Amino acid sequence: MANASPGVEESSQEERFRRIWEVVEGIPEGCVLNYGEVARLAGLPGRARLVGRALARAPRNRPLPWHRVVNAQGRISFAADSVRGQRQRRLLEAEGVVFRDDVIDLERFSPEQAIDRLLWGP
DNA sequence: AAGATGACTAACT
DNA sequence: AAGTTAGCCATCT
Repeated sequence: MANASPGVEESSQEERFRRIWEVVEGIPEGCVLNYGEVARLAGLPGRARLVGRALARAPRNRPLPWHRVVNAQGRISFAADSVRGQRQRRLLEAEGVVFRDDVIDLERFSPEQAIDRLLWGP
């Protein structure tokens, strides 16, 4: 058969992108995740850059909450004065995400915390 | 075709 | 606190 390395499941790039998109789709409204975390949840630890790439290449017809992905410092990875940066911030603030000096409290706005709120109340 | 680039990050100065 | 380095690796020049 064609597989040169039996037993080793080598995921295609399309597969990796698809897994990344699925994770991003699962980020609840009002929450954020950083690139590295999305990568880990997609089974791709250490490949944060791939997440940015996957988002940039997401199909037009697949609406993704791309704005809910920020960097590990809790900052938007676009320049604050750029069109994209401002759009991302506006989208996040519209769902209740709070910035303090351009920084989001990743702990506070994590999906994990959202679950806790559902279980235990605010 | 080799080198630069980047929606990244953790670990170092 | 802020800048550098090494790892990441598909894409773009």
